[in-house]
Amino acid sequence: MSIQGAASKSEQAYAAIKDKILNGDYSPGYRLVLAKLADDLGFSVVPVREAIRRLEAESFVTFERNVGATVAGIDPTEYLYTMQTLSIVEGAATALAAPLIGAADIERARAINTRMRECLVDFDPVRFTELNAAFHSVLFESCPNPHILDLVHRGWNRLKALRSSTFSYVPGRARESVAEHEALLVLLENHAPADDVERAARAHRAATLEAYLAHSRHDAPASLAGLN
Amino acid sequence: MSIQGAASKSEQAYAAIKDKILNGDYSPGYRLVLAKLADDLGFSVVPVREAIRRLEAESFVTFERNVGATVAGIDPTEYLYTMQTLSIVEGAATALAAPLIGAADIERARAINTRMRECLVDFDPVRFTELNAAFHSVLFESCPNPHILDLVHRGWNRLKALRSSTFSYVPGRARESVAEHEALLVLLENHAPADDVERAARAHRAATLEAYLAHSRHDAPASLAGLN
DNA sequence: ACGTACGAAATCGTATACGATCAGTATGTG
DNA sequence: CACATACTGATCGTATACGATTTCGTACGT
Repeated sequence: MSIQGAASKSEQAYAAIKDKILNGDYSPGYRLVLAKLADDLGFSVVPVREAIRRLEAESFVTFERNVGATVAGIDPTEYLYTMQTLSIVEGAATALAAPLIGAADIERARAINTRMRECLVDFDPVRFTELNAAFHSVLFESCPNPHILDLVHRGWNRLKALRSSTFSYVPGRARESVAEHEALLVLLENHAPADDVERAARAHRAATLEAYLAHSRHDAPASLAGLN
Repeated sequence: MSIQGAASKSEQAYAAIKDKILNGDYSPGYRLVLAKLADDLGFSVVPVREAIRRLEAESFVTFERNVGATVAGIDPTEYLYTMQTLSIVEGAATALAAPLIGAADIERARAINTRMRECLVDFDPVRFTELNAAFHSVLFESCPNPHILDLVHRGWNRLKALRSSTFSYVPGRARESVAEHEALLVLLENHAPADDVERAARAHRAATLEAYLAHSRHDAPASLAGLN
């Protein structure tokens, strides 16, 4: 008579493990042993195995035959490639969403941006990051192409996983970011051409990436140049 | 002592089923029954199940809990969304690859394009389609961002699956296509700015989509407008 | 002391068995 | 006759068991 959870055990396992990775409970390099996970979760190995393979497909973990799974490492270039990919798909998503974004959406986004500005003076990087995600979500969530939307979600997820270990909040950048958000909103309000919206959205993320690179003195792979 | 196949059975199953879907042996709507597949392949249900879930993740099949898997339908809008997504990621991939494309690559691509022109007079749509894939492959395969490259591959795969049932070769379009290929090669030869390459590559696919729409008299979802 | 061969422990890969769930059909009731 | 309900067959979901593979420590020979 108990309320049957609609989720199968493999899905529960998937969600649980993914959560722990995103929260940083399982750090990169951590070895995920099927039997142990199954024991901890109270499930059998089969659904856990399925969950692991799914996480592998989304590259949260790496998997080696007859060896097992480990939480995916944070290769710095991985972060860069993820950002670059996200800048492209998110730019497109925002451009596609633009005609469908109404005044109410813009107002909502602007309110979020205002709160971000407050975080700036209170110096609250964590909240700032959360709000930033919310802001962009308002903009691209109306994208009518489900495939692109899916790619954007994956990108953000991946980014969150990467950041959980290397949280980087570049101080000077945050202020610029808020200003760029406002500029983006103005474009949307005025129903600017899709091309312009896309360029702006893409450049916004590219600028974040540049700031990160400059701040952490990474060498950017040459491949990152030339597309923003 | 037998040479152990390096591939696990789940991978073999994955490859086999995917192949049959791409070849059209399993048409859209075909019901994939675990027990039957396992029996046919000579494996047990567990690896087959894993293969199915993987195919689901790449949306070759749809899966419903306690009901089973069916080969993904060919919702016409699905084709459109796939093409649109591909135009975006392939455009980006080509632009990123541009600086790494050497004279040899261009020559190779041009040779392929020449053979495509021959297919035009011989009227050989099947071969034309194959060569077309090879042509674009030469261009984007040098893309240094592995994530984007992966997205392009997925898009082409998905397209192939969709086309296997609705093969569409728009006669007039093929000729334009060859011309656009040549134009793209000229851009690459002259080391045109990445933006221009991206725009051209994206427009090339968008034009194919437009031609398809015009030819088959589909109603384009409004969402497709404005991004090319 | 070093490299190699061997063996044990750990871990994954798959087969089989059985319980759970769903769609469709037959049956009972107003 | 319409509708709700119980049954049945098909199929999936998971647990358990066992074989296959890798890894790593250890003993042995040089």
